[in-house]
Amino acid sequence: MENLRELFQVMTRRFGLLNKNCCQIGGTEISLVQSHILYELLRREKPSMQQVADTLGMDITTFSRQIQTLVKMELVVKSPLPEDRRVSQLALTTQGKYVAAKIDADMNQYLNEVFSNMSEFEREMVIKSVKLLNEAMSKSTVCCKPLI
Amino acid sequence: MENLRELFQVMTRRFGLLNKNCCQIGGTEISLVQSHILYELLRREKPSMQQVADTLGMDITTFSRQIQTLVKMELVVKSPLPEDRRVSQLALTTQGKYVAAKIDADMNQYLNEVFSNMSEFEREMVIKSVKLLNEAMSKSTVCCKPLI
DNA sequence: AATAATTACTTGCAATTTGCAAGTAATAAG
DNA sequence: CTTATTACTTGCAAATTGCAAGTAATTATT
Repeated sequence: MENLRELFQVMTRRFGLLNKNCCQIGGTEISLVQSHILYELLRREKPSMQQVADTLGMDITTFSRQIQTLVKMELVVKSPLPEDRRVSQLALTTQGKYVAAKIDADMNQYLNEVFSNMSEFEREMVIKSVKLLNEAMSKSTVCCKPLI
Repeated sequence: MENLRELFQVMTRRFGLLNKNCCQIGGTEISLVQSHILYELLRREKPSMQQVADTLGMDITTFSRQIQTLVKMELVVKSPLPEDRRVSQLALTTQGKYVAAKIDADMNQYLNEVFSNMSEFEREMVIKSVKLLNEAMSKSTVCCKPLI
């Protein structure tokens, strides 16, 4: 049997580095954690704090403080949900949307560069595989439960 | 064109969670960073600090302190290289080897569980794809340069 | 051979990040 | 109307980070 861990350890380490580099947009410096939050907010319609924190597998207190920072940076706005004012709805500001989209574009560019080292056939296979992997992980009982 | 980032963002997030869970062996609690260090030391013959730090893309000062912690935990030993005493050779203690091997085994078990949700054919394809991905990333100019 | 430069690492901060425990305020349940 | 419960926020205290500035060993230069 293959050493699966070996393969994945190296892969995730590389993606970690990729993410590390990706996150300085103009004047604003975005941490890895913040980029994950922005990523979620770009894709969702006014989610609550708890929802996003759960999706990202983050402690709610850590998340709360990260959101405070993003609000100060004027990338995110919080507004109380009218029908339940305990809940804060999260949304990106115009600036926030811009930053999130920019990170997205940068990451896609990096990934395309990576994929340019493959044949069309290989590219298709890898993409299909990552999808499969995501599905398999979402079914797994040992990990990744809070995710999507 | 696919949104590559979407695929990989979710995948890496999941692996992050996987790694988070994996690292408590008996009494000893191992952080994610420490598990990456142990992983490298298990595979290498007496590397220097700088070598491992570079491989992991870590700042040498951060690395130095992490090693100090691992030495205190009696998982790692440092010994000066005879022909150049500025250099510290790193090695796992017996306990360190045990812990590193245990994490390896746990991670492999988790991964096997994930893979059990796939057909034999899919499994082969995914493994081949991850290998391809690793190769492609190692050729990329934008990321992952210090690695392996 | 004496001095300077370089290398391999170590410490001193100071900023950031983390999570648990303990709060507050709003809503739901009894 | 009192008592949960929920959704979040703050108070620590510990851990992690990286830059700047060290030390000590080796190499290069004069």
